[in-house]
Amino acid sequence: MKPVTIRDVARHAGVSTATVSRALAQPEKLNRETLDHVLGVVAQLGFVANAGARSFRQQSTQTIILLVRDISNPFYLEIYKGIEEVASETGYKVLMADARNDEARITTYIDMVRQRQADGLIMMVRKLPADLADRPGPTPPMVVASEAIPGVDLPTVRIDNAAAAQNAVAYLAAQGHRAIAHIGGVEGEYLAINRHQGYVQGLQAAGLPVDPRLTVWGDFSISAGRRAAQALLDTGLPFTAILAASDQMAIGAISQLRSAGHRVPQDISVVGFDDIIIAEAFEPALTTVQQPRLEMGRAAMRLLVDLLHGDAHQQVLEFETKLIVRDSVAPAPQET
Amino acid sequence: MKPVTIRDVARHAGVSTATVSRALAQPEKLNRETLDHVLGVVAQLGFVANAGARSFRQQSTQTIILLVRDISNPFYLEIYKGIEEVASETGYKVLMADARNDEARITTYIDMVRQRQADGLIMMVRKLPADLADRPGPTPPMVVASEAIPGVDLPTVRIDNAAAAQNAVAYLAAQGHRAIAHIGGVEGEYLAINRHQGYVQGLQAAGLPVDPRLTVWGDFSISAGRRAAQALLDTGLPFTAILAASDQMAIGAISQLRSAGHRVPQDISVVGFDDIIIAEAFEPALTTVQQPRLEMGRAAMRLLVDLLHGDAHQQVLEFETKLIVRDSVAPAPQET
DNA sequence: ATGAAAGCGCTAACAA
DNA sequence: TTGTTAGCGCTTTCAT
Repeated sequence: MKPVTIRDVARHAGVSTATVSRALAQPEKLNRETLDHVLGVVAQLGFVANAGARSFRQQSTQTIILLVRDISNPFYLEIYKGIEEVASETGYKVLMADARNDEARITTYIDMVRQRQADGLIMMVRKLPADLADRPGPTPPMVVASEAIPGVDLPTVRIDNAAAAQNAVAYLAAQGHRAIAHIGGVEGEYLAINRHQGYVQGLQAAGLPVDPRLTVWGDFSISAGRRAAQALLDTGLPFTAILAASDQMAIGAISQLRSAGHRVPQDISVVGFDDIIIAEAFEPALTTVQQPRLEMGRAAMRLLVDLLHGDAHQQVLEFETKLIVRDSVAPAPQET
Repeated sequence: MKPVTIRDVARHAGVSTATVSRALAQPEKLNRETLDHVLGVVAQLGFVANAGARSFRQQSTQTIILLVRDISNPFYLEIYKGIEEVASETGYKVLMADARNDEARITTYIDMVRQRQADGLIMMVRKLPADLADRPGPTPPMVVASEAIPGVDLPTVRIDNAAAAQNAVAYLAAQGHRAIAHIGGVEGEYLAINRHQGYVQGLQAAGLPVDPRLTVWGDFSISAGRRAAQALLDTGLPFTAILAASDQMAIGAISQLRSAGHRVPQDISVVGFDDIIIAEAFEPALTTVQQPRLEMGRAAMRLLVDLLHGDAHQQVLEFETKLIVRDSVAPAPQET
């Protein structure tokens, strides 16, 4: 059974296709009777306008792509929700795509905008393909969320990662910890560097020594947290607290520490980063840096909508973080 | 700067638009020299074909929608990955959308297919809008994954929920548990009913009494697990084990049981369902029913591709589950 | 207020 | 092997 087209409706209603189109898009321009009649026929035939044809004609798809580093990280879900809220308020659809940390895949999705499959992108990836600027034509409308991509200057929504990390270290120091380790993000990346800087600043502010051997790098995943914790233990250096750059790594680290016979938080305290949903239910409930993810998602989508509407203001929005104190940090154990 | 069209390329290359089109889509049909020349011009001008126009013309978007019950459930992520794998092998893009258990939203996304914004859907929702069948026109290509939607007869990928639940109860019974509670899914839903049936059958098979007061219902979320555990405690009935219909509810329940002063698993054992990523890192590591989610995702996408290619075979694929034994179940405590 | 007609960018007959 | 041409379904001038 062939889909009903605008032409079928026009024929049935005895009007032109232009009138049908107006009935749907600009009803105020029609006679009351004509309008009612046409809408009646539309309902009767079950006509649904072909959005492909419309967006083709209008050169806009009303769809945007949320491109994330790794879709299996629950961190993104709340951000997606915020984006989706604003999107549906403003008539956009959201496509969530997985970059898998793969440059070719990122290019593919950017090209979807070039090909007019989507109108714009919200990027939550660590970097853009190097050849992006070389490509001819305008750069697709893009907003960066939660990350900062080196060398590009795009509207951005983020937190002050260094301040957040520094704040967390200050809290640990206040609990008497003097040997604090750090499990960072991917070595060399902006996000990882910033949090690490904050960690170092936090140590210095507390007058604590900075030992580079107490920093190990991961990739935000649970298994990376496990490996990192083991690497820290393998150094043989003493430490009583860990600041992890993600809750997932914090959870992996705790799991590994326990396997190795350490109690958390009695022997070793752990602070996470993100406050993902599981943080509160975990045992011990995770003390962690909370990011206002829903709000960040909403703000990112608003920036993108502005961009798409041509109200381009180069803008960086920085959100406040909050240290959520739960049960994964205890006062430093007495030295013996 | 206006986007480059196929006509610009044709003009520059001194060929027809048809030749350019062929150079991109069916290069083997062209002379070697012509092809090279055209591709050269394409590269030089930075031409990217307008996929909207193409899909409009070809009446296919090469995009499918994965519609899930609630995107914040990490259960779906692995399934998404499986779907995405097969999709990119077969040239499709995947759009993940959040139904939020809202019938209107489900309708919106189904209409995206009617409007030819997408070619088909993989549904992971509990039911379809009641008026779906009333709508004129063909029903959009759809595959159901992990759920079973009452009253519809679509290609489906699922597990034997009853058998899986029964198996889990058998394991608990073998550990000496005689009063086993159940935290189910959404009351009245197919998925919840099936797992509950399996739970009842498991009790009967082990010769244990079935007390309806020991079943409470949730919605798969962590907070539902908390509330459900509290509700079970509030009955005042004794029980030494819980079978939860999701890992998230199991985690919430454990968290609540502990707040109430019960040890897990020493006092009360808990079995989850799904084996989400966090299950292993949780303390205690969750004993849970594992679903082969990646494979299920791959199979669902394959079914949809067949459907879209017209190789429609009404098919139900049932996958094997496996009970993953970890640390959240202990032998039943001695009665005193 | 309504209709006629052009055309968005591309592909696929059909011709040459 | 390549070109010509007719649309895909819709919106939008420009007429009437």
